[in-house]
Amino acid sequence: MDSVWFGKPRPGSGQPLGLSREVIVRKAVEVLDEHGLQKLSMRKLAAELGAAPMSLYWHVPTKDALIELCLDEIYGEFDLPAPDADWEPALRGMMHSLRHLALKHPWWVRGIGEFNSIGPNAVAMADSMLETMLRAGLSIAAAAQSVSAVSSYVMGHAIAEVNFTARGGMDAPPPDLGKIADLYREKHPRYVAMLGEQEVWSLEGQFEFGLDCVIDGIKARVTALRS
Amino acid sequence: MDSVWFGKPRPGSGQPLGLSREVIVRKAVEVLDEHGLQKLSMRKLAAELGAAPMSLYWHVPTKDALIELCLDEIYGEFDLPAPDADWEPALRGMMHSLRHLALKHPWWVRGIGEFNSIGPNAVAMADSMLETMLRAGLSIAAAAQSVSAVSSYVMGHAIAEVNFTARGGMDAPPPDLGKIADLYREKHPRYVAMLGEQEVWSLEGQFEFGLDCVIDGIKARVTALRS
DNA sequence: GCGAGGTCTCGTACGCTGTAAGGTGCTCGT
DNA sequence: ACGAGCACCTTACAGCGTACGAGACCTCGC
Repeated sequence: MDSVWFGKPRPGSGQPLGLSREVIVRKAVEVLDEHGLQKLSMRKLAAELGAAPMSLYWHVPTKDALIELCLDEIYGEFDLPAPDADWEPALRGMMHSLRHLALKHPWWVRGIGEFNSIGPNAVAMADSMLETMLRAGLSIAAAAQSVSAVSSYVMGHAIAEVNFTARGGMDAPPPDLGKIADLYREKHPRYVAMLGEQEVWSLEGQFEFGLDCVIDGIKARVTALRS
Repeated sequence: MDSVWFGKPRPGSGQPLGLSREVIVRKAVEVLDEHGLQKLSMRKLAAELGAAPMSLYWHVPTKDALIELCLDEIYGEFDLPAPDADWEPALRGMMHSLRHLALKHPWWVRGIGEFNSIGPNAVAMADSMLETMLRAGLSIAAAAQSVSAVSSYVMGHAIAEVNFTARGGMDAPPPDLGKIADLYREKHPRYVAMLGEQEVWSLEGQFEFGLDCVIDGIKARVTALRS
């Protein structure tokens, strides 16, 4: 059957499709947001783009490279602070932005641990954080350590959050919360008691508590190192 | 050829091998330590055990379940603190132990983000941390938040460390450090300047700096909440 | 006009993966 | 002696990343 093909060229013929590195990355991020890292496959991605699987490999050398591009794409959503803001609100804002990215793109936090983060957007973010702490009066080394400290905390917490909500949040069904409690009640009563506390389940509050702790510690060092 | 088979029963016949959940998990951890999460396959694991691939499925329902067992196995290596230790040194010790586990088993930190951590050993660890902070005089909720704060930091930092050393550490070869510097020198001079600082590359020192920050913050809250 | 070369897309194929379904023989209780 | 159940195996399937090479198309130099 040699029927007419409307709109874009027919997949299956060698016609020029609208593929490009950016288009592929964008669609990949879309798929990742919806289905997660494990379920992304070159074949399905190609299908979503109306292309044959191997067509992607002209624009992207390998799947891992594509994922690195996707990771950096998310770094690009990071909110840079106003260049004249005070260091503390600027730092807080950046950390909230970081957490926001993580919760919006759960696959992103998990992926960061397995791939390089030296793409342009990742570096721009790191540079911006660094600059903020330099403006606070720290040396380069002290600024780098401070940035590492806060962002390590934020990423660690984000991973825990993402993992938690991925399993159903506070109304976790599969191995019901009650069953866990029963399992460990006698051996680890404090743990079980914690599961019953309301405040514990406020991820927002928990995040803020830890962030305050780290920033307090840094603040003390900023004033000490600056004098 | 029907030659003799020495020692253990020949794989390929239905003879009873020494398989068991524990044996499989132990070997899996061995493989994971050596080759990482991505390279672990049921087939290779079975081969290492001298068994057919599908034999493992008698003892373990699925690969993901096996990985969860492996993760909890590592939690089992965690050093519990002496039950009468002061809270601060106890907490510090536990955090060092946690970091030690992460550096020893890089696949572990990465895996934690994708799987449940409610195995017996993981819960024992959490319970022990919780108990330490309760002994410091905190409420259950405050203790839980404190534990979440420090361990989030430690895990976040551990991921960064593992990722960093996996790429060759400070003598990173593939996209040479110099090339990265050249690439970003004009756009992000502060970032490049940081790469040249010696102190920045001391992971140990960096870890300790951040840990001090978080614990300082917690200490302030402990004394405030206790009074 | 016409061939050369570059750019993009595709078909085929290989070796790998997790695991569902269904055997096979051993060991034991009766 | 014989069925039950346990431990292990074979076979098979659907899916994966991607190496390789074959076109189709566009843009040049001539």
